[in-house]
Amino acid sequence: MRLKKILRDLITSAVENARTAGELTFDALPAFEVEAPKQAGHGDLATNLALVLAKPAKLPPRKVAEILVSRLAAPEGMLSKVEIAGPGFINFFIADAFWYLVIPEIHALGQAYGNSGLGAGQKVQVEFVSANPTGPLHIGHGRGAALGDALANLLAATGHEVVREYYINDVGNQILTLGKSLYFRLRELKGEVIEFPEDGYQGGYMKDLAKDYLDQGRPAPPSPPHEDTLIELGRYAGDAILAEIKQDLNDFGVRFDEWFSETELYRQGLVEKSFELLKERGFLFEADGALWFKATEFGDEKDRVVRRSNGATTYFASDVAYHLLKFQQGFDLVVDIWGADHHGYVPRLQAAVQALGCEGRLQVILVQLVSLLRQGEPVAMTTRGGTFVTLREVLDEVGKDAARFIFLTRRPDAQLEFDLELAKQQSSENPVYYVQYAHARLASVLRQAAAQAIAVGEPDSRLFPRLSLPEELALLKLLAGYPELVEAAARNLEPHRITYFLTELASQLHSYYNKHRFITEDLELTQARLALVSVVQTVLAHGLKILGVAAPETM
RNA sequence: GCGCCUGUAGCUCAGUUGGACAGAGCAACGGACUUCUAAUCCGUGGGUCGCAGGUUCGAAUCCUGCCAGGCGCGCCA
Repeated sequence: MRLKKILRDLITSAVENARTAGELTFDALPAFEVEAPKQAGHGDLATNLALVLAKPAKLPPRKVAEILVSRLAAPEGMLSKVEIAGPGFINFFIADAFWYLVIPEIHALGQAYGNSGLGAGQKVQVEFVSANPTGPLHIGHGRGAALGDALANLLAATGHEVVREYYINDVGNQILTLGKSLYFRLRELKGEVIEFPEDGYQGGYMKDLAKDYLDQGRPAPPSPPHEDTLIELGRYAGDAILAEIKQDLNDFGVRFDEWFSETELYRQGLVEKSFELLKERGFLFEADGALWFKATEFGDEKDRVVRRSNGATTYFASDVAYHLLKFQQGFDLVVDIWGADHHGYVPRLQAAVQALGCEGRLQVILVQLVSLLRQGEPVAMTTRGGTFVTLREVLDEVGKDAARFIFLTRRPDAQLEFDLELAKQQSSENPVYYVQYAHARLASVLRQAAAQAIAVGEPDSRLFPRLSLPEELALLKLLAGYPELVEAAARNLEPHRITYFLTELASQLHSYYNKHRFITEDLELTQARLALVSVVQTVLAHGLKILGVAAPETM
């Protein structure tokens, strides 16, 4: 049910009719809103059209409102009351009978209710996590993972064709650094004391890796090592770490369609190709022996090197080529989810995207850092130094569903404080259980009904008028607004709106449950109520699925 | 110094793209389980929306300037 749209159309024709009749004169119809007022007494939906139209029409707002109301041609039985209020708002009260229509609609659509064709024909890539395979995923990656996965689910639900991608940075000297770090640990296990490599990865996971390496019966590398040996060790370490990353993500309920390796860009000659393209367009120049991209042409604060004077291409060059490839693959929209510490990088990449002629097709979402607390004390997190809390630890301590829900209860651009002890402590009172409990509770009720041989089949519209309690109407209204909420969340790339909706829906459900029985002596009343709560359960499951959180049958 | 993000109840956070008396969870206090799952419900207390101006019929939301916190400013990745 797209109530806002229906009403908006009605209002638009009312204003056009008034104009045709000469009651209102204005040039262009100004933008106006049709929204649910915060105040319950102000109706189900309200519009500010009379307010914004007052000036162009040169009439007092309330007068404009009167004209609009007189021209309104709503279908029979849809509106129970229309009133002009305050400075000139028009408040619409929807008739109960109209809300009932949502029950058979959800019943018929099932898990398709909430889906839409909003993004039909739109190909979207969501690239997220993309952590370098130099260490285990930490809690910050977890936030990006939860967001990216939920966003991809959301876009898929709204009809977009979605590809989830993980970009693996496996070019450059980090492989060598990784190799040196592993080499150090191997020698150490052999009882040697050598100097720890500069910039080496100190995390304990490197020790474990070295131990595994030897346990597999591999010989310890020679001393001193060849560079080839170090690179080989680096590859070994990188592969092993990537395998763990994949495992962690899998256990976090996150899946990817593509694991794209940076090496592939070079194998396909895409970096050179992107250079040629930029050169043709006149956005490359040479200076100080290096090759530069004219990022300043597009508002970046300085020009950027793409090929260093030593001949090596930069990380940025890879990224330009990578994004060229994305657009060549036909994506209408590419979403990159990055940690906020990379924000300074956004203008140069957007500049490159513009230079490639794809302006507006890249959207970068910056996920602010997760500052981790343990019993109120901040925990510093660096991969290199080796002090961090891993995603694995969070998974083990607070669980997948609770962790995902916590991440998805915040806007990405706000910093998040995650207190491990608190998250564990509160795990039984965590909001995620509140929503899941609502789902499980309904499952239980429906099981009871089945056990008593009460049929919860096709909803019988004749019984709906039995649903006249305020709690029942509140639920119906929430359900009716769900598809439009999903669309708004998708348009704004904000999965957290789903989280808040679910909490609200669960709240109404619990309240209803505690005040009234669903299975009663009155069979017709029972059937009407079961029809309602059954579709509540359907929508809870749909929303939880978008978030990637389980919808349990029992708890 | 410059740039990006943030500043809303004791704490953690929402706030429908500028609307009508500012919301939730946790924490505090007081109540509700012989009844479909009490991981629940009902009630009470708690906010100059960082500060100061401006735009507007109307501002937590937009603009400007301060203040505070976080992050970033390589021919690193």
